[in-house]
Amino acid sequence: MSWSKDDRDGPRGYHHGNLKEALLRAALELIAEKGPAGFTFAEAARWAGVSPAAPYRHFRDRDELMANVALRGFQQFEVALRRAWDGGRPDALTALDRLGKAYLGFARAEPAFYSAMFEAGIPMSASPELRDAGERAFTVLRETAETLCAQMSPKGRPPALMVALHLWAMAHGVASLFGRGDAARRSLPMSPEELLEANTLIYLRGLGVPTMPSAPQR
Amino acid sequence: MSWSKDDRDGPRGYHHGNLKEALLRAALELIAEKGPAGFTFAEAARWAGVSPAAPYRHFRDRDELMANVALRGFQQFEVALRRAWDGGRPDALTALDRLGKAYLGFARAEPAFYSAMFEAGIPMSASPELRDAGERAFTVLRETAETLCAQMSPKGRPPALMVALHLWAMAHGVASLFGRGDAARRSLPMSPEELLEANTLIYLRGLGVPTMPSAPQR
DNA sequence: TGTACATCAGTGAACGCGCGTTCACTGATGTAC
DNA sequence: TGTACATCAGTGAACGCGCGTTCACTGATGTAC
Repeated sequence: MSWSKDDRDGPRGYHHGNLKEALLRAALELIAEKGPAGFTFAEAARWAGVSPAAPYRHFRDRDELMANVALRGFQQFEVALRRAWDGGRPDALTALDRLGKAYLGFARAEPAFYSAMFEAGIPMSASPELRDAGERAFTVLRETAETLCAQMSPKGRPPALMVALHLWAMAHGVASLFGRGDAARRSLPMSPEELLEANTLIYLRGLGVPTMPSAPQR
Repeated sequence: MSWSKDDRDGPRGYHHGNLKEALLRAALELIAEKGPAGFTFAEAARWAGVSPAAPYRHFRDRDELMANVALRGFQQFEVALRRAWDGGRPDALTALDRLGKAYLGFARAEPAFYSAMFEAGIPMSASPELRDAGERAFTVLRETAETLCAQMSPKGRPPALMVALHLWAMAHGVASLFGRGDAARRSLPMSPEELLEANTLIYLRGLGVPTMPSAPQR
């Protein structure tokens, strides 16, 4: 991770120096442009300024490249979610709102990562690293759910795992139906962020989590 | 719609007789097998037992075929949802549960339709018929939401449109993360149906819709 | 410090393949009279 | 009822293209001594 030279200064000399990274970046670029299907091994090589045979030094095939993109995606996703959640500070509700916005923000800002992670049909079993990275990202949601559940009265408290899955499904549902940058995005009378926030709040109220942290309103 | 001969008895004679339908069915088959990207115009022709030039008599290109698949999908989707909802009989909650199961059932039984409708990147603006069919399917959710909202106390009643979008996002989220038949499906400690049912019930409780129709439990 | 050598990363030419698309054509169907 | 003709749906051969993959190769890098 200590590349003294700028990754960007192209293939100087015979050896590229950082072709693997360049190919991953090329894939991201191409996926973002034309969807997860619209990118080829040869095109990635061309984009990186390298012969079509060169990628085989780093990836067995297209799928392995794709799985690597997904892996990176989950790693960045985890960082983004964890930063947004920030240990639930200053309170769980505020942090949860940030988390939701971070989720949608990631899907919108990194459509290539998002589709490689969730839509390209790459099985999580493709590699242990991939599975692990996926688990780690989900762990943020799980911790969130645990914090929320801890605020509920012990009787009738639902399993935190289920709550985490619900949060995930709601966020993914909104992101994938309305939060994408591509042409297939549905139009909405409100922003995806507002829609998800409302959905989450109503859900929390249903759980019995207090949703009015400061001003007593009733 | 009155084909006296069986659609299945292949291309007899020079004229196929029902090539358009056969191509749509071929597309469905191939999409279900290899994902929305993994099907080609030529392959559909081959599957239908016809020369590679024949499809051009019926579809301008691959995208037009795909949009047609999505159109059929929305039409069948609407029928399935409407039948499940059944006017909210015998009560809204029972009907809503049926609706959720029908949603997941459709996504699982018709992965090809589902991905053409929601994941193939076909813009709803591709044709007025497509947009219309999509609207009609969503209308079922909207009517459902209106029925539910009517059961709430008038003060603080949320817009039915928003509730409909929430129901959609939850169902789509669960379906697309956990309810698919392909290799990328995530494993779960419960069935997608149970997960969605719980999610919906908690959400309704948050809305203030009474979720205990028969036995008084409090 | 210099030299020999092993290893590695990328070359470039070549291949077979299937795709999308076109074209002039032809067999079948329907209709006017 | 029969005939001529227009229309339609599918043919099959051809094309150029880009892809995935292989191969013997070569230039660069690192290391042993």
